[in-house]
Amino acid sequence: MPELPEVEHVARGLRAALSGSVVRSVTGRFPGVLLLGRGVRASAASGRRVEAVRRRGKLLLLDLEGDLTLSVHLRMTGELSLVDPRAPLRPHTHVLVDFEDGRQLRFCDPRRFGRVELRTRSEHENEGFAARLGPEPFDLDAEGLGARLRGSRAGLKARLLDQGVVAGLGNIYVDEILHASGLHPGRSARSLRPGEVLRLHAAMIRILEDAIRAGGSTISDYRGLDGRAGDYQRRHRVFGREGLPCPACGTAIVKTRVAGRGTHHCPRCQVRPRARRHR
DNA sequence: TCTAACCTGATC
DNA sequence: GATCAGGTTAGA
Repeated sequence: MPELPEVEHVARGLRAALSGSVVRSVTGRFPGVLLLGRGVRASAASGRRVEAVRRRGKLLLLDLEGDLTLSVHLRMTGELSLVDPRAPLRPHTHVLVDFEDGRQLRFCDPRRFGRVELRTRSEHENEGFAARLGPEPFDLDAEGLGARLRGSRAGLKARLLDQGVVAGLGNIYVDEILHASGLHPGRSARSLRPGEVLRLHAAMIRILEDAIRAGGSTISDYRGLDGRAGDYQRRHRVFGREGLPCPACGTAIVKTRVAGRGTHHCPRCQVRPRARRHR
């Protein structure tokens, strides 16, 4: 479930709680959920201090001293909690990180799509998923966003969901951003006029910032480190609101399938322009 | 560029 | 029993 705002919220909680803590052990409890880099054993993390907690797109990164990075991708149903190790284990808890001070970080994920990876910093940054990520939304200006959207003939929503175009957007926030900017999810990404790109960029920044401030959106599974739900779902204007009135114009929100994903839009605020004839 | 697949659980 | 789900990717 979690997209940029939810991962950012978890990262801030971890940063406050774990900076300077020393790892005692990393334990995988189900094969394939904890992945190790070339020549890296789980025991390599033991005794290493947490130097930094970062977020990159939807990836959560714990930099450990001595050139190791522990990365967490929550995918759809992954969840982290920081608890007393004596607390009862919830079902589907697949990775444990014990700290010298006695606390335990737990990765729980019923669907097992999520991953925890322990790699050298350079392997993490230069290979695999992290290496293919596009820029952070907050590092892009409108012109940069427009240029990246033009890179293929894919539809606008598909392009925004592509983590190589811009990192961190997912199904919820793309629907919300497109509604706020009055753009139809299925129109061609390369057809945007400069004014439309400006609106899109402004909506992206504003909505992500507001959602971070609200602690993210909880649809069903997402919880912060402390187990608390997010609050931004109460401010969704289209996502999960099929058949309900558009807050801007009152027209019923429509749900369709775009880019293979359930997609919500307002048929009045987000009109697909007639394709312009190419000359 | 699209679909199916990876998984479990919730809901219809 | 069938369908759907906040993500990503290997294949057609």
